[in-house]
Amino acid sequence: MSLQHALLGVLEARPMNGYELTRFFDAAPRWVWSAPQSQIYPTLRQMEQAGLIEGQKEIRGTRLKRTVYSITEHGLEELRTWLGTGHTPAPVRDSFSLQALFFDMIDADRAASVLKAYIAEQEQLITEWRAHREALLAKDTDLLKERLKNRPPAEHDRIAGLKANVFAGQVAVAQARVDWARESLRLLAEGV
Amino acid sequence: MSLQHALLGVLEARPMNGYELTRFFDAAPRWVWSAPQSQIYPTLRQMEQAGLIEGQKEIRGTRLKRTVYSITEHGLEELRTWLGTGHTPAPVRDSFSLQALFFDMIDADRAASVLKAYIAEQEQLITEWRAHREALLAKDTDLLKERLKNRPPAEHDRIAGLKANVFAGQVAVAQARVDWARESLRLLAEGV
DNA sequence: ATCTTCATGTAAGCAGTTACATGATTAG
DNA sequence: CTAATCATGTAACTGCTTACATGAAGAT
Repeated sequence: MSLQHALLGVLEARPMNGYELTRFFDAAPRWVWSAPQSQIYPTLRQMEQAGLIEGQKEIRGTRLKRTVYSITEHGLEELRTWLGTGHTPAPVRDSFSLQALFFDMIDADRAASVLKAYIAEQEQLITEWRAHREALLAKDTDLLKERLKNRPPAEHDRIAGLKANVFAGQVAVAQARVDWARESLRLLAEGV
Repeated sequence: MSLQHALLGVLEARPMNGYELTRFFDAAPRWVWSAPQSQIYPTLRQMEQAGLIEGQKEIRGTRLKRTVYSITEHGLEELRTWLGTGHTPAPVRDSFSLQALFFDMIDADRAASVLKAYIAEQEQLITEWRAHREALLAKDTDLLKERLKNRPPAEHDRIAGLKANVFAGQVAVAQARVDWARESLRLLAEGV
């Protein structure tokens, strides 16, 4: 269900076609939700059928060039309802922690190299999210600029602050993971 | 793929039947991986076909009573290989952060109530994981006791320490989420 | 000319969810 | 005698992954 709400949230900023949305959800500087191209196009058609979004077909000559989707009143309503509802938590399914749970079964140095790769990966995420947070605070992202056009200027700081705060949270969680992984490296080393 | 490795990791401690495994993966005091009953039985049969585990059928009279699965040499090998390998990180897909990203679209008090529910939920997890960590440190969980029977006593402290540490990590991450959520509540309130 | 970017699609398959179904054994 | 626990199964469906496929437009 969440991909639909993610798409609604993005389209609330401005209308986009499938290609733009694909780049956004597939992008290397990671967001909070990702989705492959093959999932986005069918989902957009589903959402149009459900009346959540509306597709504007652009024709060039005789051929379809692209379909630009915009959020409908119904879509906005659905998004706001979803945002205001507490949802049942996703079941715990943490494949890295699962791996770490059985590190006692392998050599300490092999476990250490897995942990180091994990640290590198989390630090990469931290870098990307931190940059995104800064950009949001400076109101310097494409999407936020578009979004603020439909909002009273008095609220701009608050909106940017709230969104930046989400990425501060992502950074904090990833940092907790890195700290834990470093502590684990120490534990593994002393046990040898 | 991870469910199979989770099952292998559990069965390495001692042989179990589908029902026991179901209770373990479905259990309220949450672990690091969960799975419903309907997924466990077919997966066990798949794994037996692949030679990762071996089912011992217990017959009572003419009827099948239960099938107790134990890990095979091949299963142990597969588990160790998986444990020693760095796996490509799962795509970022955080439905709560997605929700929080658009809190500016709804009333601050509705957003606050969603955050409060999130805090309660994370604190519940913290309680469960903290208890599990303590139990592991005290070598006082059913599974750990079984597992240690096949390990040299000199390593018992180290093994328990490593496993407990994983749950310390879960707690730390959940705590980071709670701290972030509390900070967000403050941000929402001051913006009004 | 050829390579990249723009733009959209399909199809097979796996993992996980929800729900239904059956029957034996054990405890109160 | 009845309810809870033990024990195993299936079937439909949704969400996501991997991979293949096509073609126009713009850049070098």
